[in-house]
Amino acid sequence: MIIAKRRQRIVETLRSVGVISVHDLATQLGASEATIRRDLRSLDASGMMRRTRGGAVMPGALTYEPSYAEKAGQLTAEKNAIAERALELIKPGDSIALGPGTTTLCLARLLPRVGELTVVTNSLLVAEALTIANQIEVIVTGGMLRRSIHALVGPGTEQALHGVRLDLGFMSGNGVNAERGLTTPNLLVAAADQAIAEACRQIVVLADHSKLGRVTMCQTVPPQRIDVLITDASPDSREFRTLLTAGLDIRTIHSGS
Amino acid sequence: MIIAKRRQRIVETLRSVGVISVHDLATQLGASEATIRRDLRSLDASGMMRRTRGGAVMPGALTYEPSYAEKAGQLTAEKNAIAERALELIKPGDSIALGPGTTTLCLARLLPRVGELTVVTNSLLVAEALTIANQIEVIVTGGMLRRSIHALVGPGTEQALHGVRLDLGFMSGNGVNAERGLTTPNLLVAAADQAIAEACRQIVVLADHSKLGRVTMCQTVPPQRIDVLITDASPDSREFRTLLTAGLDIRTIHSGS
DNA sequence: CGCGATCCGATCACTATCGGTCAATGAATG
DNA sequence: CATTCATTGACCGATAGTGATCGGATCGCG
Repeated sequence: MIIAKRRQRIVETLRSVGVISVHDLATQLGASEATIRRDLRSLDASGMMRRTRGGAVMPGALTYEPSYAEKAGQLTAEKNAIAERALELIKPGDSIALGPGTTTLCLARLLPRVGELTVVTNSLLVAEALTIANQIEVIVTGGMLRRSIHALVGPGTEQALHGVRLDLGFMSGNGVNAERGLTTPNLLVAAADQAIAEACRQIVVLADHSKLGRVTMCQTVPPQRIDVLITDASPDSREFRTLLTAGLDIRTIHSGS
Repeated sequence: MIIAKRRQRIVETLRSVGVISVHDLATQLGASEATIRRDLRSLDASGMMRRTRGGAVMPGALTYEPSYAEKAGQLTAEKNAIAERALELIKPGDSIALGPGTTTLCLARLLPRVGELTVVTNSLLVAEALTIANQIEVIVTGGMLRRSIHALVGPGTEQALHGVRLDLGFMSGNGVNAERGLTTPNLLVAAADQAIAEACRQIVVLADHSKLGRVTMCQTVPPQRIDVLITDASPDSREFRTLLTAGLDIRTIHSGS
């Protein structure tokens, strides 16, 4: 058995079953476990699969993919604090939009406190979170499901938002900087975010410190359209001051507005 | 059993049943409870699920709302069997519609087996369940969130379905009888169901025995438009024969078509 | 409020797995 | 034919995962 062939078989097997152990592979391919380990190490390094103790997994198959969940678990305290701060901007009776993202999801979970509200969202998780809030009218835009962010994008989303007018929009993204505003790496997601932004009179951007100063491919909201930026970054940080001098209304989780 | 595989199985199990105890998992996976606890702690930390005393729950799944969860817990085996039967009607490449309901949700969980598919749905739970199926293009209709069934209804839903044409529609309801067809007690839900039915070339109704013969307020699909009815009711029952003489193509979970 | 039952986290001994090293094999090359 | 080099499998110390056990926390019940 030639080396390339064996590795190809490993990838094929992994693709079909999602996860496999070193022992099984060794038996199945008639090689020693040491060899399989070497193969797996190499394949892992080249990004063909992910190595785990005792075997390997194929990310993206039916297996559990920690990507989104991991992100959701990170900086939870900060995100909650940002959401608390955002909540102060919302009055009973408002109609608001919530974009996709873990921080907006945190905010959604706090919304029942406000009372009567109308919420428009393209995030399945936000909608699901608001299922328990009887006083909130929830409207979901249609669209194609984008798995990585559990949200709806595409022409359906934009059409659903066309002609709608809301008081406040709460959005997140992958980066905020003074020059480009809010940016996101994906075109479809960006288009959906833009549609949300257009439907809202005022726009509030929620961004933890890891996003401040970062720039990714597509602009979703230009800096001059960001009415309020809520973040947990330190007011002393360079990015913070750059944004401040750009004229943004920044609010932190620490002190008053 | 390697770690990755065990944890994957835990997540899969949890995704399909919503709640599970440490003891059950240990028995089912042949591991000690200590190991399962460690797994759950890790999965909880990464946000894959939420840990509870004695077990774990899947957030965003049916577990939150007791009323819906209760319904979902009932007749699970029967509903799964009905879903398996329905799966036989689907070919790779088909475009299908899935209405709200616990039985259609069961079907959604089986769809990854088929391969490439386009699925249109107004059920948040169906959409969420299909998040893991990479080969399936999922399109969600927009609309107002109806909490009790975790689905979207209203003008937005109808508009999104207008002009769409699909191969197969899988629908459920609160009652099926020979005279009135598929019926549901709520006007908004009925309108959404009608819109789905109109968009589909063929309609398959999934109904467990508790729904057979029942009639509720609004008709969603007239009997002559029901192409296939899949049920777990006994072919000897009165309702079954009434429907049969009405000319419906009925398939049961027990025998061949 | 007290009680028994259950569940949890921490600890510890045991085992499986891992990475590294090294010798053996075999193909390619001069 | 001798040499070189890549690959392989075996061995070994290090380490991570496992299961049993125990004290303490929590829950449900009367």
